[in-house]
Amino acid sequence: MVRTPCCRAEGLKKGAWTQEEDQKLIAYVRHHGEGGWRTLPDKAGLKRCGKSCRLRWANYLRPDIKRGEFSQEEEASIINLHAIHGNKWSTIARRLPGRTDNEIKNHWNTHIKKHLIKKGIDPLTHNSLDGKPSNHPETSKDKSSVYQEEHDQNSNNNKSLGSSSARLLNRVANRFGKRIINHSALSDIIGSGGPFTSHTTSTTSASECEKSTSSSSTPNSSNLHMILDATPLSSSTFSNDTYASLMYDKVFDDIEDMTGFSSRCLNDEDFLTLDESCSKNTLFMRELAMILQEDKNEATSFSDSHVRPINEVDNYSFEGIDNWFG
DNA sequence: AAATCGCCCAACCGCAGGACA
DNA sequence: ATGTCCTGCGGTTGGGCGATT
Repeated sequence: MVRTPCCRAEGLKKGAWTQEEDQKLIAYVRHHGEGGWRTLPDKAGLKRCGKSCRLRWANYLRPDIKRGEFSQEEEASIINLHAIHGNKWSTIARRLPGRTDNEIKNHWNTHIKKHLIKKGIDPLTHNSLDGKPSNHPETSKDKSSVYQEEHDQNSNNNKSLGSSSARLLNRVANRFGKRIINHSALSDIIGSGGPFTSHTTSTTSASECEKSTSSSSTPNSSNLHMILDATPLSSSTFSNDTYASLMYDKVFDDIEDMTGFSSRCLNDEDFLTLDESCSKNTLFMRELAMILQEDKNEATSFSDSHVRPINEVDNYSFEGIDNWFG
């Protein structure tokens, strides 16, 4: 079998597209739909490589493409998403409706990158160029106030027992079941009973966590929720402060700093995998926080006493969860 | 007015990987 | 198991254009 070239080398046009070519391409795609790019040029009467046609359509002619300046919200999202995914432009583009990977890539390289450097932020690592971690206002909170908030939060949790860990778990599993995440860490988080469900088997505060020497102690999800909740997904302004706030990329560090559930709460192996998971799955952690928030909201309006919290189920093991993510 | 420079962005290139025969 | 097709992706290029000299 001899592989035919992707496009004929002879007679193919390159460079800028003319209006006439655009019209031909639009007409063809409207009539036949997307796909079959290899044969499209011949059928559509275009002297272009199929690849070129696909690119022209995807980056310019597609009807759902949003043209014009990037809004501040869009730029903030790009920065956030870049901190999570790096140069995965297509991944970033999927989160920004109407924007193409190419457009985002260009905008990053020509505008945002320079802007970040000007602000003293390394666009690669999202840390300060002087080597210091970026200064997220929320992460610089005084620890004691954080712990006070945590205490208050726990008090509230105990008042809203209507929230079901089982339901929460199902929702998390449904949303993240196909993703590569640290299922052990997730089991730990959920295993603590959900942020708004009291439980007796897990540590419930940083101080208790510190006291514990057991490797089976679990992180306190109330703490986690509070931290993630304080991390903005986007910013409506573009001041220096909010720039700094956008530059959060060390979720795990924050969790460690503010809750103290790090190595004191986990054995070495769990600690390493959680660390890795947090740094690789910041998006997941944020979305988990959103689920937890939704769970909290539901708890106030939905009483489901017929569903038993997971931690109250006799002989419950997290094998089921682990299977989901395994 | 002409030459040069620098920026921007559409388009190209090469590669990877899944689907399929 | 192997090779091709097809598509998607990230990095790079080069032409257009405004600003500057």
